[in-house]
Amino acid sequence: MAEREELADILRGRGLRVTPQRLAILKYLDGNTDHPTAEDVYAAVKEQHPAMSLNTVYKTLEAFEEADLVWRFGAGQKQKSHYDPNTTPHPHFVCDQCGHVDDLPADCDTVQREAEDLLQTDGEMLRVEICVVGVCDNCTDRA
Amino acid sequence: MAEREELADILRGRGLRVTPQRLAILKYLDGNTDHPTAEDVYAAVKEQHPAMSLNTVYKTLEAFEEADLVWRFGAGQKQKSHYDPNTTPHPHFVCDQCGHVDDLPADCDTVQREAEDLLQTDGEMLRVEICVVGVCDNCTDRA
DNA sequence: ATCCATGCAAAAGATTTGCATCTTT
DNA sequence: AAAGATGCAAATCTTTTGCATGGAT
Repeated sequence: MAEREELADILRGRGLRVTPQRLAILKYLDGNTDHPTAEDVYAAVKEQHPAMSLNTVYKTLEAFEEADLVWRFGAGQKQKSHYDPNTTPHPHFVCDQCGHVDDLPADCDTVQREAEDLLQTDGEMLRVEICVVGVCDNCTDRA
Repeated sequence: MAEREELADILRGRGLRVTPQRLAILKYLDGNTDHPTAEDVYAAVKEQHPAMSLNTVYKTLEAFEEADLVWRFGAGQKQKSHYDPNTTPHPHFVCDQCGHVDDLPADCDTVQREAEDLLQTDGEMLRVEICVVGVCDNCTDRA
């Protein structure tokens, strides 16, 4: 759990201005493994910052994404974006029914390397998103 | 390129009713490697079937998806769904700038197996979506 | 003082839903 | 005849844009 001043330094280090809103969003995201949507972030952060607007959350997450502080990804075929402060390559498990996202403790190096090899002729690689779609235990039990 | 009667048989075989609209959409999708969006399908099919509605395209694609005739996936962070009649596990390359989707001739077996192993405790696996995000040659040249 | 972030409202884009009417089976 | 598909319109949901104000550098 980073201190307020540490969080501010993270922002400064990426060339981002420091504002209370950004600090609050970064604090919520720091170490978070819930893969929240923009709406999730909004709901969580609004408790401390009632004046926060959803739009600011979107703008801030966009800035964070460009600064590589978070990764944005679409989970399954659902049309919501999720945000992940863990920018180390790792696969996700997405439940097809409830949309819940989990990290998978898998080794991505093989795929990562394979993809790099393949792309020598196909363009420049930015990242590999691996999304294992299935049905989570909760939803299996409920069926 | 399958004949009209073959296409009808494919539909019947999956328990789907045969209609001119479904035949047209299936025909367009058959062997298609363009990863079209619903809008793309609509535009293409409308030439022969001017009365076709976008809604029917959505409904039909949904039915096809449930019948495992196509896979639906979100490309990158764009909020559009793409449809792929190739339901054999294979990775996609998505251009971060223009959104263009290509198939990658990669071997997915390793990831596939890895994912299966991992999920023994985490739920039931349906499919693995591998999406290599990057910048395609076109967009690289343009920069 | 300048540049950028914020908040509000409206807009845009993709997909879904409700419903009446036709088609398949 | 019954069940399901189609087309149209309206609704929904997520995300983006425009613009005036306020805050950070």
